Amino acid sequence: MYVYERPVPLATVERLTVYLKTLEQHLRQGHSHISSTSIAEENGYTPAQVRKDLTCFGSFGRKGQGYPIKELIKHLENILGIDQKWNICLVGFGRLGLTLTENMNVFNENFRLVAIIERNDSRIGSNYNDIPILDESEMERVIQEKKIDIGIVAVPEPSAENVIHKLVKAGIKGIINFTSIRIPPPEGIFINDVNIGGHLNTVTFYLKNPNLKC
Amino acid sequence: MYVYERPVPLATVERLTVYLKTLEQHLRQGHSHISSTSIAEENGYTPAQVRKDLTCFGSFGRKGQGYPIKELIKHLENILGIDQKWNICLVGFGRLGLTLTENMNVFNENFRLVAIIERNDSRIGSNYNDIPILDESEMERVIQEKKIDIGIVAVPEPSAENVIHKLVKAGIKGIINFTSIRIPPPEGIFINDVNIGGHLNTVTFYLKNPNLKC
DNA sequence: GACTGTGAACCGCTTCACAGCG
DNA sequence: CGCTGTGAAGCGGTTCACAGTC
Repeated sequence: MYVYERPVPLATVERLTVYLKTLEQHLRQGHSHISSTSIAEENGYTPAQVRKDLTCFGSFGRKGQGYPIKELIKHLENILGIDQKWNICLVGFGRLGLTLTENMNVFNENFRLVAIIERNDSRIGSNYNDIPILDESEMERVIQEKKIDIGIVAVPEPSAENVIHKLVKAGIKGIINFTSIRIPPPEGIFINDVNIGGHLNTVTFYLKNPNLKC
Repeated sequence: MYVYERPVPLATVERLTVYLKTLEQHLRQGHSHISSTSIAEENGYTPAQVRKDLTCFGSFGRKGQGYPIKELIKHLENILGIDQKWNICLVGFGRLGLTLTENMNVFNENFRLVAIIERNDSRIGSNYNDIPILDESEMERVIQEKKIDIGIVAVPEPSAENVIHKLVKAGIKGIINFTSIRIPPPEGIFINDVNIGGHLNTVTFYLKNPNLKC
């Protein structure tokens, strides 16, 4: 693992995933190189931003020509950790969790759903697409035995706090939290809050105050 | 409509939705007042942050006592625009769009899903929970006739760009975009990109580089 | 004494501008 | 000449610290 000297802004990481999409598209179109200006224009960023983001991780471009697309894709996949497999578990086997998880698997072959965890549910003990549905009491065991890195939390709101604490105690390293409950992340754990409901309120705020820019 | 003098950070608006949740919870517990410190501690913010966020919109607290919960909820609902009705359309009638839309409290009093738009689908012409399923060609008509404010984009990626441009042309004001395609928002339109796939990559990045803080 | 409201300081991300290189 | 890489400047959001008030 390469240790970056400077802290990398969260915003930079999020943009890298956007750049990757753009690169893949250009690769499909048969291009070999791309400039920071092209990447920026297609996504509404500035060229300087694109270059600064990339140079957090190395010098991938050639002066006068731009960035070699195929090479840069490889670098970004390595940086973002999508050149390796990650085991994930879904906590909360409702429609939201299932739909989200399946959709994330569609996006990438590097994520493997290896356990589903529920509570008070008749489906516990059976399988879903060969993935075992387990009771919450087995969370710690399965996370350690199957070396699960990431937990996806999609339980009803009242259970969310409890479930997140249990995941942390069970040794999970990363959490994607689809409830609107926010738990300050403990040292060494990365929690990514999605809060789908909150997005609607952000939109209505800006609709109500159209004079405010972004 | 009240015009705020200073620009309001997007981050502030997102935190307001979190504060609102906390306030509702404390109200249910029978409390009448709450301090910025309590709000902050429960969500992993700093007390100064909470106060600064709130004073963007007025002085709602009492020195020595904190904020009157019931009153502050009313204010926040007004600020966030959830004290009025908003008409919404869903574009893309797949499982993802339907699940997300239903999960965004779209079926509560403030948000009304009034149209579903699809393309090349046998369900066009029928209803879903009394909501008409229409062909894409009727998008502009229905958005104007039903005064639709917000469009939720949950179509397959290849159609996303086209659909977003059509929504803008049809006069939509706000978009929540669940695809990973990014379109620089035109003047006066607010696009909120959710990009669920990107969240996974953010998590794996930080798992791969645990030495990096946030 | 407790807690808000707020100018000032701080910090970190973004943008600028240009040197360097193919 | 074109485009990257980068120190420096700019800017905006966060934190600090304290005056003000109940």
